[in-house]
Amino acid sequence: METSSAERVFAALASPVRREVLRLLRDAGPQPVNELAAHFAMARPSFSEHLRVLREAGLVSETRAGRQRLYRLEGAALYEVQEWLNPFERFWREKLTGLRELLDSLDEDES
Amino acid sequence: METSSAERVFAALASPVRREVLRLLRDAGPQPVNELAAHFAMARPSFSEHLRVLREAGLVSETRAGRQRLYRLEGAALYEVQEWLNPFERFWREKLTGLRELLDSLDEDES
DNA sequence: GTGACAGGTAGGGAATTTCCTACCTATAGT
DNA sequence: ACTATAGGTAGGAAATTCCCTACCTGTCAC
Repeated sequence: METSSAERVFAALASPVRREVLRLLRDAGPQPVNELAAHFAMARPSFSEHLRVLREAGLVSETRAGRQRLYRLEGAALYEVQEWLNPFERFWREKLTGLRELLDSLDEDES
Repeated sequence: METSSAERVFAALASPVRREVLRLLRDAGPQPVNELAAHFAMARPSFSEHLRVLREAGLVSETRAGRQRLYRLEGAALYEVQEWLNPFERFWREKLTGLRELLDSLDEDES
């Protein structure tokens, strides 16, 4: 189903190639495979495999248009990462603002 | 070339075991290896390996205390994930309000 | 139809991951 | 010093990943 398990999403994001594909789709919008693949020095079948992983994670979707297939970024799957990350937020906030501000925020801004 | 920091972080997060370790450290605070390992049905050396991956990604740090080693969550590394994720935020916002925006744009097209 | 193009699938090999058992190191308590 | 405990390292098997070449499918143009 399209209920992309967080498991597959995190596994998909482990590859720099696949993260770069997501960035390209984010910055340049939906594109056919050819255009995406031009940025990578690997054989097309290898690239196809990366697209499959991204698709099965729900991170991208494909739309057939003639003999091209447009790939587009699907934000919902990335939102799962954001949701996983949210409960950790206070830990980098501690790091970035230091212990004193942490103690302050615990007094007034605990959420 | 040495593996970049974000690269190791994403690779570390690909394992459900390692994500669970981070959750445990987040919810129960710094703990010795024994206490963490109790939650996983695997041999200790295997678990040690997971800790090594987390350590090399900068996601946890260890403090020696007697013959125990306290592992603690390091938020700074997770912040790298948040920074990577931030530019994608508008894509899941679009998704969450997608239906309304779709209907709105259809109205504009037909007017 | 034939040919060219877009992009996928099949199968395989090298590298990596993940788990294991066996062994080593360091510290605490006696 | 001796023993038990905490936790790591060494080395290896099985599974997975990532890339390759070769081939197949579907669409467009002629």
